Amino acid sequence: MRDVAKHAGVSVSTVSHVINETRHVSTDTRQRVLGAMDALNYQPNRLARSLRVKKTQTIGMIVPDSSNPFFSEIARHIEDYCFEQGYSVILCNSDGDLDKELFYANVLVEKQVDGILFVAVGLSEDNILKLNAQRIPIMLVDRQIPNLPLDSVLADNRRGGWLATQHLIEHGHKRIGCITGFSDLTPSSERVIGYHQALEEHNLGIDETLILQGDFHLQSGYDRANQLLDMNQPPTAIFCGNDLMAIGAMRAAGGRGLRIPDDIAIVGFDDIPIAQFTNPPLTSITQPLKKLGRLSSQLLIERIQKKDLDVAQHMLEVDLAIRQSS
Amino acid sequence: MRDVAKHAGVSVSTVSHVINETRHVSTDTRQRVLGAMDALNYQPNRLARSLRVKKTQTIGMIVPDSSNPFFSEIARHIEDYCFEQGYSVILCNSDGDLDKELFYANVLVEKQVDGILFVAVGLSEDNILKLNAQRIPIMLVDRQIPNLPLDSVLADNRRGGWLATQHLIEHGHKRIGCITGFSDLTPSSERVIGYHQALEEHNLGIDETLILQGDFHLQSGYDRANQLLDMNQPPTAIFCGNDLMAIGAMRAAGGRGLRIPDDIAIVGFDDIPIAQFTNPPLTSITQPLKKLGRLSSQLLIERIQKKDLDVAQHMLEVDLAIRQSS
DNA sequence: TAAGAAATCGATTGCGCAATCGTTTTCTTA
DNA sequence: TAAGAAAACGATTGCGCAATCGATTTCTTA
Repeated sequence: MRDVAKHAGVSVSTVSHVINETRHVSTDTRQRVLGAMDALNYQPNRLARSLRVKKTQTIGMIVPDSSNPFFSEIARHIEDYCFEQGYSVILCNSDGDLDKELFYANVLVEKQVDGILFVAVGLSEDNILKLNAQRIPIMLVDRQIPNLPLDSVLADNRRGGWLATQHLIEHGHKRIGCITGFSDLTPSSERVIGYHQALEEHNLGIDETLILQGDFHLQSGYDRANQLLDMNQPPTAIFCGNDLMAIGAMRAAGGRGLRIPDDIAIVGFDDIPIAQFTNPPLTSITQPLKKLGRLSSQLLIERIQKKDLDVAQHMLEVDLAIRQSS
Repeated sequence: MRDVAKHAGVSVSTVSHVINETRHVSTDTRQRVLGAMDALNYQPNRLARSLRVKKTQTIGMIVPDSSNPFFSEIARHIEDYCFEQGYSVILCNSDGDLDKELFYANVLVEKQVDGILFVAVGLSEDNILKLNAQRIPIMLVDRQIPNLPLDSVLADNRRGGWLATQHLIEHGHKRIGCITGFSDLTPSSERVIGYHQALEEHNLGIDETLILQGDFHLQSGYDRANQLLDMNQPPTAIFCGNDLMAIGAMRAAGGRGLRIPDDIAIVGFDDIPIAQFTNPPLTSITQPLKKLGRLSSQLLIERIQKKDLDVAQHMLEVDLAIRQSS
């Protein structure tokens, strides 16, 4: 910058003002400065700028696994919105590991990010509150912490579980298996609660042996479905905690020569893009992934820019996308 | 840091040395400093540190679309390795848009990232060389620029195309459709070249009407496959430029009541995780995605740390994973 | 015990920039 | 044409830190 100033015969101040358009500069000098910048191939150092203005135009995003289509879809929309707003995003994968989540959060804070998006993290309330106390804007995505003064955006998972199960019941299914995700994650447990509710409303007893825990990955859907189908009295339908496990389950059925939905109906959750293209196409619960990603980053950025905003918890509606797997 | 120093009754220098373990400090003072850091809840400011040491421990990663399983898988492995090495990664989605790629590259440079990973970017040689001239370490992933002094890691796409086509020929197919990706991307065009070569080696003429261009997404696989199957003399097998399009193609076949592989054989490319769980499981060309991600980030970080390294282009082997779709 | 060696610590500078508090020049208008 | 208003620019400081150069204190050992 000093070089540019010298080359243009002005002060550093003026160069700064030309760059940031922060006060009027005569056309003549501005041209000279711009010319010097060009001639010297000057690249502003945003690091120094950030140190000075205490803003990095960077946000951190912690997700369990960015290679999981559900998260990668959300992450994509988040990145999109941030780009539009002039923010960069630092990607952090936690694998659901609490230590890793905490470690990442600290790195982000030390790197002076302007805000952090926690997507489905399991961090304890204590830790989250500690972070919040650092006065760094925080946004919880797909995670619920009741009665806490924190912004959050999540989908109505309970209703999703209910919708899926209700749908299967309406089609005459009475023994409905359920492959859950990790029970300590609210979205996952909420889906199971919805499943319970629907069964109870129809006076169908809950058979605990029909509820198996998976890990949201393809393989576990495959394995758990095989377990269910190996039972003496196998279920006639399976509600899976997410689409990935549902796809695994469909393969398990396919591998046994079972026909979907005639022999076994399958319903997923998330409605990831691929759900429309499985054989047969997968009935699933549509989460507004785009809205989830965009709204959360939008709210975070708003909070960054205007500090005095009311805390709000946003619950997004889910929907049942009926396809041929049920 | 000044506060910590004051609280511990030492100089800022000593605090710095305690933090970075950059020179010996007596156990007593170290304890006092650590105590002060704890008492004051001190968080080092990595921004200031970076400004001083001219290293940000951050790398930029530009990918076309991080919600595409192929890229998200690579990106995940990149992030993993970088985490292990103490680097953060800034995620950039270019959508294959050259302007966006260039814009992102500039932002990354201004943010003083220590290096940039270009995953399948289409940036002109000029632009890439210009960036390289800025003395910022660059790594090309899944992109080839022959005769240029740049590090790169990519898979043997041509051989992959050959393997897939050869496999279909061996199974007696003579009319083999091909759904390509964008022809201006080397990985895509190389795959088609492999397809050509295999056909020629077996003296099977090349019917240009059997070669359709897609865009690497599910929908285009579905659409192009339907086009092929609508032909008077439809192909008996389809080689798809990537798994996503292959899954779209499988759905197109399924939608018509065609049986895979009896009525139509399908082969994909990439071997994304889901390929093992389609119905039937998808034959595909395995790219060493993990190796691709890890090796590229490893090499980049090595280049960052030791500047005098020979430039190298790494070509990774691909493999044919035979499953039931062919 | 003296004097050099080793251990331990501090004052200060500058990384590249934005912004505060100025100064100087040019324009108005009576 | 003088004097105030407005326009245009500059010197300097400090953001938080690492690192250089240096000072002081505490061992050693003959």
